[in-house]
Amino acid sequence: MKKTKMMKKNYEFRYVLSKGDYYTGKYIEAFIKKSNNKEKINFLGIAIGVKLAKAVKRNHIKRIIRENYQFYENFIKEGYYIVFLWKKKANIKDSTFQNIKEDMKTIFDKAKMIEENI
RNA sequence: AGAGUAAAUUGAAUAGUCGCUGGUAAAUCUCCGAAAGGAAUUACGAGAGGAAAGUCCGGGCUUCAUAGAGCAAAGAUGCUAGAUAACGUCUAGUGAGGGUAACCUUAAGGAAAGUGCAACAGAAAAUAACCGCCUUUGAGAAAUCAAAGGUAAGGGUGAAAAGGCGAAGUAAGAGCUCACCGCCAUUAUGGUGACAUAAUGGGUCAGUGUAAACCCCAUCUGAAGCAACACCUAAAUAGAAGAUUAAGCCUGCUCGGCGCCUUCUAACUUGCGUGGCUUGAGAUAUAUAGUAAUAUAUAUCCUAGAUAAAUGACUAUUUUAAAAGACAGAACCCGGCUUACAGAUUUACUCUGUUU
RNA sequence: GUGCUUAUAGCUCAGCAGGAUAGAGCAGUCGCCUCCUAAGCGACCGAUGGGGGUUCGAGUCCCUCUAGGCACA
Repeated sequence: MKKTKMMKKNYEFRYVLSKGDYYTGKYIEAFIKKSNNKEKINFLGIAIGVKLAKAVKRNHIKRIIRENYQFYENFIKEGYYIVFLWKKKANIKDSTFQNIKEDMKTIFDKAKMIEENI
């Protein structure tokens, strides 16, 4: 992921979750905020609630989301903070690659993140 | 064929594409950072479990304490012999209990060193008292009452009642006596031992249960933990020394003090990074010793090391009734214990039924 | 990761050194009182986290599992 940096700090997450715009899909939801930096880089954060599943399952979902994001990375606009969350009401067992791929497509469509050139 | 007991194994495989983590090598001197340091490119080969879990025991390792040893306190363990670095673990046995059996369970020292407790019920919960039974004497017309003595059978409650059952015996009774069973002691034999078997003797067989109640005896234990600990960088703090005045405060001025600047030292905290970190009571195979746990020897092998935390995604094929669907994810490392677990396989053995 | 600690009615707590029908307050239900409600009075309802063991007997003692809580950067 050459164009993207991972977010790690708590204050970064709080900034995006409070100021960002909210989009939702069937299984995942996203907060997106345009950044002030002029760098052509996106900041990605993924968070999954502690009570939903144990650490291994959570990491698995994180990996799947990151992998899907990698697929869309070249098609979306640059200079944004993006945070993905797992919906609390969704069943953990539905966390397959295909489901999340479709969800992410709908979210990026709603947010009009996909560049029109491609 | 059915039901069951014990022990052991397994916990999908192969190929391709794209990624993740760290390792080795090469090259570039490119990027990030205040610095320590980190990142990026290419190639090669590596990358979760039988329980990695619970954190219930034991050890290594590190720091602190300690001249050395002992006692006390506190805690743990508790049949015997062996194994082990050690253990509360394991192996083989003994006793007790359970099961038709294969087999299973067992914190199993001491109650006569002492203290406590045993609710309710019951005469009484450990000293043997009370009621009762019997004999004699006295009173009375009699029923009965009183006194003295002999007894422990009975007193039906309780989880538990002073060895059990029967006979003989007696005024009434009693291990008072006898047979059998149990109990205790001594001796002999077998066994390394726990213990077993046999014989002899004992009626002072007169001391119930509880120690996962206090306790006694024997054995063991210094304390804390990798968020330990060691090092590096920066900032702030304290102390010492130097330099003295460019700004500021106590105060209007002087002196003085604080502070500011530089250097050194110290311990703690915050943040960053590195080490600790994986070659070890190591794994596999074979042989020897031993019933076994295990030990010894030889050969071969090197097999995760993360830190917002790596094992994934997709495609194809194979095995399969069906294709990953059980429990579950390393965090310093080992030896155990305990608990969870879909499906599949192997070996040995027991009982029941049917047929020959 | 490491070290501790707790679990008793719907809620907050008692329960001594094993011997109870497990107690109190609030809450709930019914009744009395009142013109009605509140307050008050009376009655009722309802619990030892799960599983083993020791013991005649376990809420209490021991083991084990489960679920919470706390501390340490």
